[in-house]
Amino acid sequence: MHSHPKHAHPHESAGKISRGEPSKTALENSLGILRDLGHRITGPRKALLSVLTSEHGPFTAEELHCKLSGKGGDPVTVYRGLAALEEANLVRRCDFGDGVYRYEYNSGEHHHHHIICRSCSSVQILEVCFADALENLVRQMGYSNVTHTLEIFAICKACQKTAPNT
Amino acid sequence: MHSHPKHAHPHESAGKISRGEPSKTALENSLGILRDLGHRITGPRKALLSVLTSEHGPFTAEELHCKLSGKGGDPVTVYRGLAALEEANLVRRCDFGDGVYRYEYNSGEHHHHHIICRSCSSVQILEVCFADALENLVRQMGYSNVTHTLEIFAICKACQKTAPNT
DNA sequence: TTGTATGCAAATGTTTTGCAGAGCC
DNA sequence: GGCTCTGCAAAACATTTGCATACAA
Repeated sequence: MHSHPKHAHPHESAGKISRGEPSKTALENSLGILRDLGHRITGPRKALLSVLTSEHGPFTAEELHCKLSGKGGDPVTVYRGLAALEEANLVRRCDFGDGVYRYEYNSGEHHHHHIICRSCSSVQILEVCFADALENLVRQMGYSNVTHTLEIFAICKACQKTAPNT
Repeated sequence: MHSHPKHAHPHESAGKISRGEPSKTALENSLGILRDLGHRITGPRKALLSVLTSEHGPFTAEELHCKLSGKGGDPVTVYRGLAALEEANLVRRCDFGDGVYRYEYNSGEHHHHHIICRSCSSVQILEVCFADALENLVRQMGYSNVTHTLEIFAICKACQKTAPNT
């Protein structure tokens, strides 16, 4: 991996964002937002957003490329599409510390975290977040624009039965 | 970056570890632990641990290699030394989401987190951790061996003056 | 028609691995 | 002396970039 100038610090400027008329689908709203930002709506991007809005992930770039086989074109196109989506705040990039980035659709409503099974790598969403108090503390220390990343690693129930002492 | 089989999930089996007689220095104790695990005490490793125990980092492999110029040998040796230290739980690897891993000495006593300035990349240690409650919740959900990573990103005081709207 | 997105190829940069020789215990 | 660690070279791998072409607006 190299320098990631635009990605150096997760969650930057993330937050609640309006997704337009609630009668529209997440896909339609997202395409609208992308268009309003001056981006073009192409086949590969529509396919990419379609997967991201229907399945919640998070997915690696490679996984996304596989899911799009044919429709999504080149892996490079997936990377560039994801970069555009992240810049538009439609996608959030997460880092499970294994050297591969993962991407998930940013509904703009709930700030959540992940419970990742160390054994089977399954991911469960955790809606609760206790870190807000921590952010407030950091603000009191004089910092601004405070955000955070929090990932939880554990052994899930199923894997405990399979390999109890992992 | 590639697959990191031994590193896929941070903080695994981390925890309070005894560092031997308190009269000895962190360096001496660490070398003892390493020796007891069947590792050999070599110049490069002594130099590496010496830096890690005296300055608290976290440092990238490249930074460590620079600090050791001459003494530390090849960058590969630094990587291998760090891997041994991490396996021995003497070093903790952290991931700031910028594509480079950082390493810091694990005193074994305090579990802490980092406040990373998005602008100048300075790192401040934050001793408080609110995530213990979160870990308990996750345990109640049926998970075992629960650990977590938490990194805080913000703009530090100094940088707020320089570029107020970053 | 004009500028953005795509696709291929190639580069980048971090981390890992293979192997012969050096060094610790 | 046996087994580990080192050093060099080379590989592995995710991600980024350059450039000519295709395509949305």
